[in-house]
Amino acid sequence: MARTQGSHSDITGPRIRAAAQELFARHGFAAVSMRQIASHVGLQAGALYNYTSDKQSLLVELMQAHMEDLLTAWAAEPKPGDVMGCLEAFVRFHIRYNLQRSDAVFIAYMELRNLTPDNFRQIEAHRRAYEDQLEGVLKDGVEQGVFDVPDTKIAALAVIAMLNGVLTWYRDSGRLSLVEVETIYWDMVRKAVGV
Amino acid sequence: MARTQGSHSDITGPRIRAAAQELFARHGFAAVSMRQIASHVGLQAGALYNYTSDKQSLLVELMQAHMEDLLTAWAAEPKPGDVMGCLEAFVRFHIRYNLQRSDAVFIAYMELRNLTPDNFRQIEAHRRAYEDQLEGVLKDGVEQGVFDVPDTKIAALAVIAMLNGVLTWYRDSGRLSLVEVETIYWDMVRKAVGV
DNA sequence: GTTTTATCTGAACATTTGTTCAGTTATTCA
DNA sequence: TGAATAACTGAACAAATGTTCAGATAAAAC
Repeated sequence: MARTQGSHSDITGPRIRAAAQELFARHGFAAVSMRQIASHVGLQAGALYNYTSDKQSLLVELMQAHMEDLLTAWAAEPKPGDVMGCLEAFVRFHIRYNLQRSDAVFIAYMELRNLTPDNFRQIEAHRRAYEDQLEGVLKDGVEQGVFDVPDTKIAALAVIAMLNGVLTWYRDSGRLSLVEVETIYWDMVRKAVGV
Repeated sequence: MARTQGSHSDITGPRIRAAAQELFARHGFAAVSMRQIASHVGLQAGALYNYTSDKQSLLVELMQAHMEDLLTAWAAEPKPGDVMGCLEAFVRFHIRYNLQRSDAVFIAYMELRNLTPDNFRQIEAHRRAYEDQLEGVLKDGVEQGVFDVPDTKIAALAVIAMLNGVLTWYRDSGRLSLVEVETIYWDMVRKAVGV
């Protein structure tokens, strides 16, 4: 048999990407087979090739979509007029946004080595663009005398690394709410870069 | 032919582990084959099984050795009498030690998902023991009124995550020396947890 | 109601995988 | 010198891999 019921093209594609994202995040790109992905969607492996040219493309598309969504979401985030408020907005946005798509974040950080050089450069450029957003806030703050860091680039990387750490331990069922976690990290970031 | 010259058992073992560590760190455990490891040492794949029972054991032994070395090295580190000095010692030690074995650190953080449950628990216990070392310093500091953090456990995780970020960008040939990097991070950590 | 098309199956392909093991050689021990 | 052993080769194994494609079937178009 073939098509079991209705037209599936517009729903099968997203389901494949969702299954791939979950499996890549859990087991790693190299450890997941096309047959496993297909099985999660209820397909045979061959059917995947109606939606992707090969396995690597599946990974690249997930990473690209994630990075672009991240940049778009931050651009759409309302920003206070003062740098201190901007930094707080970034911290809370980053924690909240990344926790809600931890699978995509894990992949974007762990599977860079499975990309071809071209694809790597593209994803890396996106990441740098995001880091530049934070560094811009820090630079403004330093100029205004609100922040004090010896190196805004390193400070930006340090802050992002610290915030990403939340992903390794946060659970929805844990003792702290999302907002409480945000506030704890915001306190530490504010003090770390403050005058 | 077989043995080409001299007795190799005591030198081949370490060379295999070194090759495995480098390849696992660069391409990921699942993406590296036993034949690649053997080829890096100048052996056939079958010869590896004189030194390891299987591929997973090779990974576990690397991770265990790394975590135990880390705990031993920190235990041997001289510690000042005051908590502030202790925290500084931890920050500088962590950056320096981890940068000097970035391959082992990468593996210990990225390949946890390739471990069997038993092995995972063992490595995780080691990691927690290391985190507890830092949390102990923070707790003492809070009691003495030298530090101010709402949650010592989260603060410890945040500090370690921030320090680990160095691994993703530091290069020996970069514009900053190791000591300069240590100092920049120590400044941020000190302010982040300070009163 | 017939033809066309989108969607999927199922089998096949050449490679590669981890692992085993009988045999081979260089070294060590008696 | 001869026997024993440590260290390795090279071939083999079944299983799994990414990918292709002819054919089957349901839905859509006419």
